[in-house]
Amino acid sequence: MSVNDSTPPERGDFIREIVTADLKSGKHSGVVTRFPPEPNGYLHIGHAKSIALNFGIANEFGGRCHLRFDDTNPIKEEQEYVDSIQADIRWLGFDWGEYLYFASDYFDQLYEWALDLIRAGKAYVDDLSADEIREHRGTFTEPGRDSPWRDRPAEESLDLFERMRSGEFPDGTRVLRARIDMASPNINLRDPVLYRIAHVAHPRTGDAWCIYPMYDFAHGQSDAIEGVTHSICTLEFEDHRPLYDWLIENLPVPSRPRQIEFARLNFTYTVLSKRFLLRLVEEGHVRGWDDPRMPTIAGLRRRGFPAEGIRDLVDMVGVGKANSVVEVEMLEHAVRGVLNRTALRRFAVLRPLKLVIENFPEGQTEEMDAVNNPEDASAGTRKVPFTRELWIERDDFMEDPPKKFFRLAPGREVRLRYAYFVTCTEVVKDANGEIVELRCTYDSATRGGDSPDGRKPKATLHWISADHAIPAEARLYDHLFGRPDPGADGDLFDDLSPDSEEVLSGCLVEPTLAEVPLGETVQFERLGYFCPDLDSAPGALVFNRTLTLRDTWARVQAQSQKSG
RNA sequence: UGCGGGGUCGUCUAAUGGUAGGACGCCUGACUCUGGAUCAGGUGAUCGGGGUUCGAGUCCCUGCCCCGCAGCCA
Repeated sequence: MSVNDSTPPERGDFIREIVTADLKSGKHSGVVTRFPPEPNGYLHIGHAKSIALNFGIANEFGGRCHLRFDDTNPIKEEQEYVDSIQADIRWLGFDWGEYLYFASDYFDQLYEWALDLIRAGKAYVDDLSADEIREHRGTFTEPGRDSPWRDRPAEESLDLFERMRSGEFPDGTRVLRARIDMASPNINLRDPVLYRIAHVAHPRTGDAWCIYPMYDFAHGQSDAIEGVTHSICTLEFEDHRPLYDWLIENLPVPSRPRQIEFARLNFTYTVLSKRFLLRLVEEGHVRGWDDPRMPTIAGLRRRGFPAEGIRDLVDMVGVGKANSVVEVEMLEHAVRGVLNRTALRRFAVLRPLKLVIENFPEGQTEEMDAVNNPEDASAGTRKVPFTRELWIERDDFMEDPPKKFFRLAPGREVRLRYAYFVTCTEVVKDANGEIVELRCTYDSATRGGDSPDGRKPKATLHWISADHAIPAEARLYDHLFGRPDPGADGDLFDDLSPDSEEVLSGCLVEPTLAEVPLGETVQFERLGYFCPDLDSAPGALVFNRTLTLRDTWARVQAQSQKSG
């Protein structure tokens, strides 16, 4: 495991307490966990919690964590997902080493065990249709009824099951069911289906099988085969635990794993549902599984979120059994924490406004020293060219500023970061009254950004030399949904935010920004964190906004708008 | 309605019968060549009702609310 080689915690969440107790009591001499994704979609931030938990626990206790694909339903599963899942886990910083498995690796063994169950009178082939089985299952308040085929001789079931396997029957005509208790208050124990017929090629086993085990018949046995000690899953499987245990007890499995359930991770302004995410992709609401607005690991990566921030978030929210919705701000806080420490600072102007320094010599270029990362001296400095004509941010000027606006305004002096103090002397407008240019003067005594007389402007602005600016596109991202609880009173699609992506062309960035490698996130000073997008190319730069900086001014504005 | 879970600041979480703590958010202030970062302070919670106990978020009884389960999905 590559992340955090640490010692077992004194006291952790309830799962780590169980593991600690099992080790102390001698029930287990080592820890084996597993992360068991179904390859029917991309991994999302919710999976990150399970991944960090399983790999984290194995790591802390000196055990191992298997990656096992739960590929028992070829109708929904694809190789593309097998590949993306592995890439995403690695990117998150975890490593399963040699322990890569597939539930389909165990199809032969599972089939043998099914035969054992039939011989022991604990399973039978049922000829009922899916509808009939549903009818016989009963309801929450009424017990189920036995299938007429429940008591057929084991030899007959054996024969039928073998013929199911050999492809003799069409899909849906027969199933193998466990014989447990049709009157059980736990519906999962009312003779659950163990095998179904599906004449579908499997991504790994091809045409070898036309019957496939259900989740319940595959999962626990796979755990047992691999020697998994603690099988950690989410709350909705709590009802399945009695069945999990029943199968372990009634089959000659080589070990006895224990299932432990925890509450999955959810966020405000977010939906983590594979089938919904699939629809977003298929219906073209987003740019793909890795759209920067998607809560998928691939999306967060493309958005510029560092893996470390995601791991930090998981540590922050903890592990429990109470359903919870974490405010997405906590994720953003974790990400900003990492980025603030690591991201290089750069200048970029998203909405340019021309600024001309009338008393600065034409044709002259000065090289200004700019700090790459004030949080990390080892990141060094760089030179940024300064000339008579500059671009500044439109938002940094107001002709008629309100009281709390500290930036540039007519007659006001501000600092151009790492350069000079400038004072606005004139506002140039076009025929429509639109501001097209600012005329300024500069104080040559303030070179580098400090005044010998101790003057302190209230604002410091970023800027780009017009002679050196490089054009770029910026894609500004915001929450995919316009409300914290999408779908709470209606269709999820109605809550999709029209402002989740804003594309800005005509942005101008400093020369060094032409060379940011894919996968690196930098800070555009005073604006936010940005990273080059997949679509970026030399001469056609595209940057994704990862997150804005915390913006006190925006808050002040919002407040005055509300009160005023 | 049967079964299985769960209810602690706005949100997430800790306290394992002994001062209800932390994180995020929010609000103040300090500092600042990013209205960033950082630092300091503040706001703010045990679902209700009974009981046991010197002492209850924790144990007991009772009520209420929330989530999951009736796929040949996982």
